[in-house]
Amino acid sequence: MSSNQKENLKNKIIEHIYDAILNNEYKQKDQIKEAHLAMKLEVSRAPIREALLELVSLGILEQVEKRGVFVKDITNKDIFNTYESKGVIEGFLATSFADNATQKDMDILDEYVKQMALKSNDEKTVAKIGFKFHKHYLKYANNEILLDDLEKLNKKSQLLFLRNWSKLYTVDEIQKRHQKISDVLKLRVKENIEENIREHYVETGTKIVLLRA
Amino acid sequence: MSSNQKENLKNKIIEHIYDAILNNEYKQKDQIKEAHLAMKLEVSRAPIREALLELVSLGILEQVEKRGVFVKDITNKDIFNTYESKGVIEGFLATSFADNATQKDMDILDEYVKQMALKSNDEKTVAKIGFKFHKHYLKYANNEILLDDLEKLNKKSQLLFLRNWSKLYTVDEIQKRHQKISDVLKLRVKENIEENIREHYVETGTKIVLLRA
DNA sequence: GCTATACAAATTGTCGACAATATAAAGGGA
DNA sequence: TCCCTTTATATTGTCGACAATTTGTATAGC
Repeated sequence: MSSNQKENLKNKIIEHIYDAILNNEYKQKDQIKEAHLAMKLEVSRAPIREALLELVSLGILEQVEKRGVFVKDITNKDIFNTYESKGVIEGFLATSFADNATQKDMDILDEYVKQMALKSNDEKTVAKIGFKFHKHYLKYANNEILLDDLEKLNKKSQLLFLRNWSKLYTVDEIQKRHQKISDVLKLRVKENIEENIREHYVETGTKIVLLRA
Repeated sequence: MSSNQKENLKNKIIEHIYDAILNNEYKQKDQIKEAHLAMKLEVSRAPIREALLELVSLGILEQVEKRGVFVKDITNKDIFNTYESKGVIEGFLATSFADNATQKDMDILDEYVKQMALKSNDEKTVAKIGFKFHKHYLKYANNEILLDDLEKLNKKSQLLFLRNWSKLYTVDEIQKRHQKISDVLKLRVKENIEENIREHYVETGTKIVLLRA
């Protein structure tokens, strides 16, 4: 994993903050103080500031002018909106699959769905397969802007997802959910594809919100 | 206009670069050199770097690690994708109007359409009314993430739009295009609203691409 | 004349320090 | 005791300088 980390401080710092949030070292609404972090990581404040700005633009942190950068307070609405957004963007991008997919593409998707059901899988493995699955039906997507937005949403939703992940779905449910997408992709009806993927994500967003209650 | 500019250097610098690109002082693929700009604006490189990073995240500039920041080379595909993205996101957000709009909301939209047709209007006035029109049917949109993405796309497309603007549509065409949206909004059928707004933007994107050829 | 290597110049990346501003603490009057 | 003002402290914003890296130029070898 550490191999593809780019050899500059900013990216290392971004990774550090990202992990720290995941590990609850920073809580919501906590201020991330530049000087403190700089001392801890033994770097100057310059690369810290750049890392913070990038995470602000990702929507993970929040900047208040002249006051500081804070860990974003994630509301239920945020969570729902994040998944709704993923559904809208990925739903649209996935329609390109209908025009371009080969039989082999279809087979690969089913193969992934099968792999998800293996009893020997642990959670992380299933997550990885799921990631590949989604990525595969986006292979013909031709809009880098939306692909980029989707990438940002993925990073963001990971922070939400990885916490509640194990409680969300059973292996069986996961498989069914993805089989459904695979099936609708095979029919190559764009409207249905888009609707289905939106539902797929809205369902997850709703469920995470309920889990928090 | 200069009143609501926030009183920090970063935002002023962002405005400056934005304008400079609009006025063709920077051409595509030009490198923006920090030291040079710092000298010209009589500030240090620190706020320059922050401004550049923000414009990179907006997709207006492009960063190459250890080499510099460049004015993004805008291809026809970029233009089309930008407008396609606007259509997808705004199209979805607009569907909330179907659920919540009052009769007065509908009237306001029609009023804007009427105003667009006034012979006394110059280009900028029509553009402003158009902006208000779109904003009004987004008033019930409830997804800040997508609204934020849309905002970024607007900033980006302005750079494309303002150049070719006068050649794009006649006043009559503009009015008809927006009347069509207003009409479909009145029917409150979400699928039609979404489809219509997507077409609205794809049409413009396609047209700008053709104008460049 | 062409390519490869070594050197010089320019540019970004990082640093530590100072300035401006906002938050917290202390003091003083009612 | 409470509220307002003043002072002190902490934090972000900005600066100029140095380090690391890349790009451009000149030179040597063939």
